[in-house]
Amino acid sequence: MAEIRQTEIARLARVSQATVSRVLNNDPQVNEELRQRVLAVVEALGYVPDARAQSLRAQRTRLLGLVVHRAPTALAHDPFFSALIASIIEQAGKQGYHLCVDAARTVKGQRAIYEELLRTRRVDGLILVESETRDERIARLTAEGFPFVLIGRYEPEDAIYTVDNDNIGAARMATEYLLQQGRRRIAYIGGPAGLTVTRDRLRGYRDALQAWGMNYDARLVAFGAFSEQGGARAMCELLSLPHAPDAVLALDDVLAIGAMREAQRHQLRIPEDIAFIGFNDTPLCSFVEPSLTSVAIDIAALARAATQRLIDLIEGRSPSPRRLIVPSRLVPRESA
Amino acid sequence: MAEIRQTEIARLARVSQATVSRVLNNDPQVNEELRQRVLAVVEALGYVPDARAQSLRAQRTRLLGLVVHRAPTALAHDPFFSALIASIIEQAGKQGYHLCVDAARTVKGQRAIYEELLRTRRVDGLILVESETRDERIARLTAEGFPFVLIGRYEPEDAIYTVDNDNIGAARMATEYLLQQGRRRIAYIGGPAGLTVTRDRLRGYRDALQAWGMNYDARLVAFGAFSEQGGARAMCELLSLPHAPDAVLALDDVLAIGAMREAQRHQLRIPEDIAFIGFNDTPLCSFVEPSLTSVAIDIAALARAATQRLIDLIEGRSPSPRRLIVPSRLVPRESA
DNA sequence: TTGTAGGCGTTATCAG
DNA sequence: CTGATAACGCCTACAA
Repeated sequence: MAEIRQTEIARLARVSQATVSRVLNNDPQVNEELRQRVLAVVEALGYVPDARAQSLRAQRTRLLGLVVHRAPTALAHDPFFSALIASIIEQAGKQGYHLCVDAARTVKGQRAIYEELLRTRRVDGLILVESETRDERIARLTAEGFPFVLIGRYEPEDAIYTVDNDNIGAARMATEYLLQQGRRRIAYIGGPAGLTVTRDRLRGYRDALQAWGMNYDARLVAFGAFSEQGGARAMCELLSLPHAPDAVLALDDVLAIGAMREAQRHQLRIPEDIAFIGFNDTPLCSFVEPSLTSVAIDIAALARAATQRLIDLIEGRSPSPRRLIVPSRLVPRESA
Repeated sequence: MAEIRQTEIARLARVSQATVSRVLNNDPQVNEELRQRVLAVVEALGYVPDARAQSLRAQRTRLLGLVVHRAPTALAHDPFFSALIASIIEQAGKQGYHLCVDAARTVKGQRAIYEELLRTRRVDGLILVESETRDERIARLTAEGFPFVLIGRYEPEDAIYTVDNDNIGAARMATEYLLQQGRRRIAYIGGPAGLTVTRDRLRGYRDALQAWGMNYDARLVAFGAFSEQGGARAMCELLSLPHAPDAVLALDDVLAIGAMREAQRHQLRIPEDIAFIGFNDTPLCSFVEPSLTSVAIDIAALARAATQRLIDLIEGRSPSPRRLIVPSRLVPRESA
C-alpha cells in the first residue's frame, strides 16, 4: 500500500495540496464543494496526517514526558506508578496528547535522559515526580523555559507549577490518629532522606508530636529505600532500640508492609503491640494480613491535575495558582 | 536562551551546515581539524539534534508504541503492566528508543488509537498484548506491513512475530500439580472468553485432565473480567454447584485472589477445603493470606524479547523463529 | 476563495 | 574532502 500524502489527495480531488491542508484544518474559507471533494477522497483513502511532519512544522509533538526514578524492578512492584501512568494517559488522551514514559535508573542516566528529552524536543513538556530539595532538573528546566509540572513540593513555592498532596497535613493527621489511640512511642520511616516528600511528612509528624506536647526523639526516625526490604531494614533498626516503638508511620505502603513483616518476625502482635500506617492506599493494603491502615493519596486526581496544567502551559495558558493541593484522607484498617 | 540549530553551529565553527551534520553522524570523511572545531562548538553549546526534524527526515521516530487494553483503574491495580512497561523501557532505552504508552478503554477507542498510531506514523512499531482469536488489529497491521510484535499467541503461528509463555504447558503443569495433591474437582477461572490466553490455558487444563483419565466438566469452567470482583463472581457461581470444586486454577493472580476471598467468605479453609493457583507471580501473591501459589510468568524476559524483536523488525532485520517461547515455572506457596 | 511558494531542521546527493 | 542544494510532509503567508 502506497503511502498517502496530501499531494496525493490533492491530485485525486483536483485541488491544490494547500487546499487539502485547509480542509483538514477546518479553514472556514474553503468552498463547500471543494471541501466535500477533498473529504470524500480523504475518507476513501483513510488519510491521516503524518505526525512527524506536523511535529516539525508546528514545533510540537503532542507528546508529554514522564520520567520515573526507579529501577524497573522497583517500578514493577509499586502500584503508585501504574496508577499515575494510567491517569495521565487518560487525561492526556482527551486532548490529543500521548505519553512517553522513560525510566532513569542511575543518577547520571537521569541527567542524560532529561537532557535528551529537553534538547531534542521530543516531548512538549514534562511531568516530574519525586523532587529533591535542591533539584538540578528543575533549575535546568526553568532556565530553559521548558514546560513542566512537578508532582510534589518545591521551594520557593511560587517559582514553578506544582500539584501535590498536603503531605505535611496528612502526616500530621495520621500521627495524631495514632496519638489519639494512646500510642506514645511513634516511629517514622521515610524514603531516601533527600526527597521533599520524606522531609514534608517528617515535618507533619513532628508538628503532631509538638502539638501534643511530646518530645521528638531522633532515634525513632529511620530512612529506607523504596522497597519491602528497605522497610524491613529500617524496622530492624527501630526494634533494636532500648525502648521499642509502639507505632510506625511509614512513607509508603510498601515500606510499611516491609516494616510490618519484620515486626511479625519479631513476634510482635499488630496492632496490639505495635500499629502501622502507610501511605498511598494501594491495593496491597487490603491484601496484607493484617490489612494496612493507609493515607489515601488521590493519585488519579494528582495525575489529572498535573496533566491538565502541563497541557495548559504548553498551549500558552497560565494556570493559577502555581501550587495546587489535592486533599488526602486516612483509610483505617486493621493495622492501626 | 536561543534555540540552537546546525546552522548556528556551522556559523560559529566556520564551516557549512552540511559539515556539521556529517560530524554529528560520524562521517569518516571529514577532516580531523574541522571535526574538532565543530565538536568543540557542539560541546560548548550543548547542542543536540532536534528529534522532530530527524523523525521527518529519517521517516522514523525511534518511538515504540504499547497499547494497553484495560481501563485506567484496572491498570492501576494490575502489577503485570508496571512490570511490562518497566522492562520495555529498559530494553528500548539501551538502543535509543523510547516508549509511548496508550490506553484504549472502549472497543471503538481501540480501533481509533491503533488507526492513529499506525497512520500518523507517530511510532515506528507496536507491541500488542492480549490478542483475541480473530484480531482485527493484527489483520490491519499485517496488511499495512507495519512492524509489530505480539506478546501472546496467534494462528497461524508463523504468520506474525510473537513472544509468549508456554501457556498450554504451564496450565497443564499447574493442573497436574493439583492432581498430584489429590484434588479431583478442579475448576478453571478464565478471563474474557475471547482471549487467546484464556483459551490456551483452558486447553492445558483439559490436557492435564485427559492425561489423568478424568472427565472434563464444563460446569467447572467460569470466566470473569480482569478484577478481584470478576474472580469473586466466578467463584460464587462455582460454589453454587451441587458438587463444589476442591481446587481452582485462575487466569491471573487478581482473579485468583478475588476467588479466594469469596471462598473465605463461604467459610472454606484454604488449602484444606479448596486450593488456589494463580498466574503471574505478582508481588500480591506473598502479601495475601494465605499466600498464593502462582505460575511465574517471566514478564521481564517477555518484554525484553518482544522489544528486541520489534526493534530488529523496525531496523530491517528478520528475527527467527517467528514464534519465541519464554518458559515459566510454578512458585508454590500456602494456597496449594 | 484558491494556488504558489517558503520554511520547520535534518540528512543525503551532487558537484567542485 | 567540503559546500550548495534538494527533499521529508505539512502549514501558512502572500499573491492572484
